Formats: sequence, structure tokens, C-alpha cells
Amino acid sequence: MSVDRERILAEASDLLVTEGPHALTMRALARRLGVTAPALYRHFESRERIVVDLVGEAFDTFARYLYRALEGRTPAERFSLTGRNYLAYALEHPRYYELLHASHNLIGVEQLHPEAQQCACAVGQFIVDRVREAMDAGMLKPGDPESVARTIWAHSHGLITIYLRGLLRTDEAGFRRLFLESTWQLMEGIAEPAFAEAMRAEAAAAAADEAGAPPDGVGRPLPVEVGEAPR
Amino acid sequence: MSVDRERILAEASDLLVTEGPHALTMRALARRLGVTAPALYRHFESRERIVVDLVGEAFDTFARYLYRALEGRTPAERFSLTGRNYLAYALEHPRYYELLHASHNLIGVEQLHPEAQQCACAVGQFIVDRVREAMDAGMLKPGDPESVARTIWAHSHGLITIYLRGLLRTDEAGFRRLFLESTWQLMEGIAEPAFAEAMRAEAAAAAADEAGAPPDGVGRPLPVEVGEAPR
DNA sequence: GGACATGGTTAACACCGTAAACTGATGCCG
DNA sequence: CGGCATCAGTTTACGGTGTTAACCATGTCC
Repeated sequence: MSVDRERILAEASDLLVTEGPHALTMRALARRLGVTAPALYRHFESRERIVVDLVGEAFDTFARYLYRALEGRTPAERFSLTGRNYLAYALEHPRYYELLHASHNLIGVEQLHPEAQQCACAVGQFIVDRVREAMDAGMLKPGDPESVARTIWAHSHGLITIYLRGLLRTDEAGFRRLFLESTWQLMEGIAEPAFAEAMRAEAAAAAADEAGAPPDGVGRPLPVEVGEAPR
Repeated sequence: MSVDRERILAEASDLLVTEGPHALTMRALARRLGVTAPALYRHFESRERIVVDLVGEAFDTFARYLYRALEGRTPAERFSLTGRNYLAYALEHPRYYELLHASHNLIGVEQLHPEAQQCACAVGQFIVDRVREAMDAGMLKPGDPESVARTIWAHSHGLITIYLRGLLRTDEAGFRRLFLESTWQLMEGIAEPAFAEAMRAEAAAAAADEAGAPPDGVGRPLPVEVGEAPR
């Protein structure tokens, strides 16, 4: 019954998701592992370090969600899948999504940790790449890919955080519709008219058979790889 | 040297802004007031209550920022001022802006407090009203005002939080430019072409004389009305 | 066998929010 | 005026937090 980093992180992850951030205390964590609190300091220098590593895992999973978009065969498909998978991650792992963006508040740390910051940059780069690709394919209006990617990212992120804060009085299904609708409004401005029209149709179709099978290519939920995942 | 609610909130506000949320402890707060911690419970039932009231003040100031937009003489002006003042608040009171959206994390409370939630709704309604007005004036494309307002709100909010997290490698001046540019991209989709063109010109002008006087009508920074403000 | 690293223990420190009991002043009422 | 409640502060204390120090058992290598 060794208590390695892996198992600690797994239990911490579970604690975080099931009981919330404030329940993630060293003593509670140790109790779950059948050990006393100071033992944890053999594996992690501090509680903050645990949270930071958790954030790292959350970012990795996030990245895996996005990377699945590369299974799309056309730039348009990959672009669209990126958006879908972004939303999928946020809705399937809301606590982690919040953790990604609130970590410094939760820990009392001023800045996002450098490695998390770097990971965020990688995610940002991925979106930029999909935007550039879509521009080159004539699907988005020409422009600065970084700037357009930022706009898209900000819009999606903003909408999601507002929803997760409970400020949108709607359930998840309603939010998915709303998200699509809002994204379409944005696309109207940055996409070429032909594609914007296609998106509008797609959105309408999705709204129609919302109770049907999930849109293909989105894939099944991925677990947060932190111990209890396939070993 | 009475220690009324007003003074407590004022000192708590200062502590929050200067030292960060984690520094806002009952003992530290009491020390600043030349008093011991339990004395604070004569005026506030709990620390959480203090934070909630602080959030309330932050929301009030936020609302005052937005309401200044009503000084605009045309719907277009009021619409534009709303966006500017939103940004002004976020940049002049970043800690409060974060507090507005992170309060439940900071306190370990699951949901935003009802009154704060209601205040958030009022702010939302204000934006919806400006959007409706702009639509009626033929400045925005016709559509559902609530939906369009949400899109605008999400975009602004997302961009700002990303910036405040330090994920955009730029300073404040750079961010202001970037914010305008991004907003313009969004407007391209939801505004009527004539107005989008006007905004583009405005953005270009603003970028040109960025070191000049602030655009008229935005007004001077407002203090957070919490004690040290004019009594 | 002895040195040494490893991973756990217990005890303790300083801090946290908060409750209970007590103290001193202040004002009101018979 | 005496008595008494009320208010605003105190001291003390409890159970919680992250973290450290000192100690102890185990296994591994020279």
C-alpha cells in the first residue's frame, strides 16, 4: 500500500471533483489514503504543489480533448471539432475547467504557475493553428489568425464561465443550444458568408434532433488522467 | 473611534485590494481597526457576510460605471459607452472585477449569493436594454436582444478574464488596443455594415492617438464606494 | 554489522473562523 | 439616585488549517 504521487493525485482529484476545492485539505486527503497528514510532505512539498500538479493534469486532459479535433479530415471539420471539444471538456469536467482559470485564487497564488501558463499557451497555439488553417482554406475571412483566435477563445470562455457561475438561467441542454446560437452570431462576423450559412444550417439541424445521437466525431468523454485512469 | 460597518468594510476593501483575498482575515482586519477579532462579530455575523457585502459594493460600483453610459445622447453613443465603461471598470478595479466572478470560490460557497445574483441580473438587463435600443435605431442587425447581449457580454468578459489572468502577453495599453480590435471583429457580425465601418474607423482613430486624452464621455475613474469614498 | 535513505509516526507551532463568558461604559426608567 | 438592560469591546478557548521538527521502523548497500 505504498502512497506514491500518483495515488495522492488520484485521491486529491476525486476529493476536488466530488466535494469541491475547499474540501481538499491535507488531513482529509491523508485520511483517505490511510495515512497521516505530514506523510504527504514526503511526496509533495506543499498543498499548493498538489493543486498545481492537479492543474497540470487538468490542462493535459484539456489538450487531449482539443487534439481529438485533428481527427477531422478537412480544415473546416477540424475547426468545428475544436469548438465542440472545447465545450465538451468544459461541460464534462466543470470543476477542472474552473480550476484551470481560478487556480491562483484557490491557492492564494498571485500568478498562474509558469508551467500551467506554458500549457495554456500551447492550447492557445492550437486554436491559432486551426484558425490559420481555416483561413487558408477560405472558410474564415482573411485576417490575423492570432487576433481572430483570441476573439473566438474569449467568446467561448466567457460564455462558459458565465454558465458555470449559474448566471444563465438554463440547463445544460439549453446552454448547448445557446452556445451554438451565440457562436453562430460571432461567426457571422469572422467567417466567409458561405461558411457562416453552413454553420447556421448545422446549428438549426443540431437544435432539431437535440435528443438524438451526439454529433459524430466528438467522441466519448475522456477521464482526467490522474491515477484512476487506465494503468 | 467607533468601529461601525462602514469602517470595517472600508478597511476590508483596502486589505482585499492591496494584499489580495487571502490576506483578508478577521484577525488582520481587526488589527487594522485597532480591535480584536471577535469584536467584528458585533457588526457582521461572519467573515463570509463581509465578503458578500464587499461583493455588493463592487456590484454597485460596477452598475454606476455602466449607468454613466446613459449620458450618451444617441443609442449608438450609449451602446458604445457601455462597452467602454465595462472595460474601464475591469481595468480600474481588477481585484473587484475578479471578486464579482470568483466570490463563491473565495468563500467556499457553492452558489453566488442571491442578492449578488440579482445584481448581476440587473447588469445583464442593462446591457440587453442598450442592445435593444441599438437594434431599434438600426445600428445592430435585428435579432433577439437577449441573445445578442449575451454574446457581447461573454466576449468582453472572456477577453478581460484572460487578460487579468496574465495569459495575454501584453500590457494595459496593448490590451486596450487588442480589446477594441477584437470587439470590432465581433461587431462585424452583429452590427449593420454602416455602423461596423464606423466602429472600425473609431478603433483606428483610438489606436492612432492612444497617448492622447481619453475618449470623451468615459469620465474619470470612480472609487469603490465603501467608506473612504466621499461621505 | 553499520551507514544510510525511505516513508511513515507523534507532537507541536502559528494561524484561521468562531463561540462563550466576562467587563466596562452608556443610557433609560421607576 | 439606584437598578438594569444594552452595546461594544475583551479574554479565553475549541476545532480546524498548512507545515515543521524530532523520532522510529524498514530495507538496501558497503
